[in-house]
Amino acid sequence: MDNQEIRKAGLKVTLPRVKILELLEASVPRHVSAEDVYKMLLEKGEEIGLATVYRVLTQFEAAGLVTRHNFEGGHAVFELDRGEHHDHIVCVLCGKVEEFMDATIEERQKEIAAEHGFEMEDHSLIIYGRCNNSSCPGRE
Amino acid sequence: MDNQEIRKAGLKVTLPRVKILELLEASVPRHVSAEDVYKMLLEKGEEIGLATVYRVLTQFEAAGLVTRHNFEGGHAVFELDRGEHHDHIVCVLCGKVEEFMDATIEERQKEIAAEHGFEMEDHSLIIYGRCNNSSCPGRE
DNA sequence: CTCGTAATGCAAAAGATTCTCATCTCTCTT
DNA sequence: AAGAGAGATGAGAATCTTTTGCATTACGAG
Ligand SMILES: [Mn+2]
Ligand SMILES: [Mn+2]
Ligand SMILES: [Zn+2]
Ligand SMILES: [Zn+2]
Repeated sequence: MDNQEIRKAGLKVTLPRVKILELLEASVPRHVSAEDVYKMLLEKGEEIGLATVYRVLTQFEAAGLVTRHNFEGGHAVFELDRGEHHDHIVCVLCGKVEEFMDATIEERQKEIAAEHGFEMEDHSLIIYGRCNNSSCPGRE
Repeated sequence: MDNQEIRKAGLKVTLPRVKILELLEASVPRHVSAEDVYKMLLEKGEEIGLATVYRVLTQFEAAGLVTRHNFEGGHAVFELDRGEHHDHIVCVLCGKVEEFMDATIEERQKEIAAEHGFEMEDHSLIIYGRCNNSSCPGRE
């Protein structure tokens, strides 16, 4: 159960934390901003402050429960960590996000970092493009 | 001369634009924030407003004269466009930025976008790590 | 159940970027 | 060279996202 995840992170099991984790587990779409989480909670009737949402998401990130991404647009998005790393493709027209993992790219990145005398700690790869979804605006 | 670049972009050749472009051409480091540009101009005795710096950088970006990057940290950085695309490695300890271009990765990205039904428009690849610079803090 | 500490909510603060608007200044035209 | 008009600038207000301060509340160890 979620409570164990929270406890394991050294955090008290409080209602806001449980609700936020539950929401992320059931969230569609998977990638949501702090504001999104806040509004979704309001719609569910949970009165949780926006500041708390930001605080909890940051704590969950530090605990490895969620991952934060800086897509274009000025606000960060979060997603539940499922253990396996992946990168993203974002549609610049409709915002649709798809995920992928490419062993070749992952490997080259490590090599490149090493070639430059860096010890790779993390990386962010985002492909921006136009999707072929029929409901995507801008389809000519 | 710079004036042609500016004119070619359909912009009037004004003192702020010329000074900002000159500064970017001579800038060390190469990757600077709007605030950086503003302060560097002040130090040179140029009284150019911060709002103008933001406006001009955005216009230069639209004109393809500069490229904007969203490194971690909440503020965008700009660099003069030199015609050839490249990606970045950023040191999480000292902020040092190195550039690289890897044909294998570039190729795979296009393929991946296509596999997902996306027409790639752009991409952002940033490797975060710890550099081996002797002046980098955090060297243990 | 009781207490002490950690967590929460609200509002204020911060940091980055954009916008408003009155005032300038390029450019093009006489 | 002088004038007109569109476009650009500067200062500050406004936005937007995220963080903080602080008084109040709620976990959870004992
Ligand atoms: Mn994802
Ligand atoms: Mn660069
Ligand atoms: Zn789309
Ligand atoms: Zn470093």
